[in-house]
Amino acid sequence: MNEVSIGNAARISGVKVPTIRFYEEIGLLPRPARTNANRRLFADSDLRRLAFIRHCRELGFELDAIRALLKLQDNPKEPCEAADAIAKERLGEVERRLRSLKALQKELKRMIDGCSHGHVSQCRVIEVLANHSKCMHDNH
Amino acid sequence: MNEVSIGNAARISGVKVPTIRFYEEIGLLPRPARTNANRRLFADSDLRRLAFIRHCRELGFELDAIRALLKLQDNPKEPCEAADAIAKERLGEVERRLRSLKALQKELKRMIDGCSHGHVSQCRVIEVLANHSKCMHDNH
DNA sequence: GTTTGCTCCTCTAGTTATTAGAGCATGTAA
DNA sequence: TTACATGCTCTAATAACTAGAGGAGCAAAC
Repeated sequence: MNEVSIGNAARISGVKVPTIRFYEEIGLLPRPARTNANRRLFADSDLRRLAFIRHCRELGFELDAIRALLKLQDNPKEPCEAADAIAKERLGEVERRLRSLKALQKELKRMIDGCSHGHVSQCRVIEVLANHSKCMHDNH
Repeated sequence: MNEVSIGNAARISGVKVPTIRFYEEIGLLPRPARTNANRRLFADSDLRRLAFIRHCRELGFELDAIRALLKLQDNPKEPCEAADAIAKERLGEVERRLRSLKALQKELKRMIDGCSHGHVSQCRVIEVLANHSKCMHDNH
């Protein structure tokens, strides 16, 4: 079980050094062993856990959701409905964001097209944003 | 110019009461008039400004970008290239986010489809998150 | 053998955009 | 007049880090 320093753990896992310490502090990562000189030594299991966390973060999971997933991972006899539910919730959120970002993209494009490159008084960028009734997407 | 209380301003603009006070504090909103009893009175122009800010926030603009837009709005003799540039920058950001959210949506769907609703030990949701090699999108 | 430079340690404070709460004053309706 | 809502200021919390101060340890070059 080759143990590595925090810098190497960071390089291997892709999680930055201060972030690793932060994860330890908030209990997402178990407190690692230390050298005589009080330096952290990370085992393979820690590196896997870090990779898991990083991957989850990339997918937009919040730390609380990740904490829940890790708890499930730590006792694998549990039924997986909870993990499924967390992923589904994520998916719902992602799809909501996708919808509003698409509306936004449309509006920004329209704004940029509409801008006659004159002065602000005729510039639709501000007009559209200031005047709610000119807004194209209807979810608000 | 009918003036309204902060609560009504919140109801009309859709910006929450503490948030309105916060915007005032950071100088995004001018200090409003006060009653004898030291209560804020918001004029129509304030309400429009709040709607503008809220709308910008919904569109994903950061407060600094909004501050820049408001500054342009406040002196409309300026050319609108700056506002145009801000909108274009935003559009780029939005399109980047759209791309990564779409990839994410795909992966989450795959994870959820793969979940056999058994125990955590066979749950693909966790498995996929733990095992990088099973990850479909290749941007990391 | 010591100096250079990198990595590590802890601790505190900063970031963004709010939100929450304490403790008190004021306005409105029954 | 007695509730109860709404307002005020101030401080502190939230998420998820990031940055910096001030100091110690380690490896290699000179």
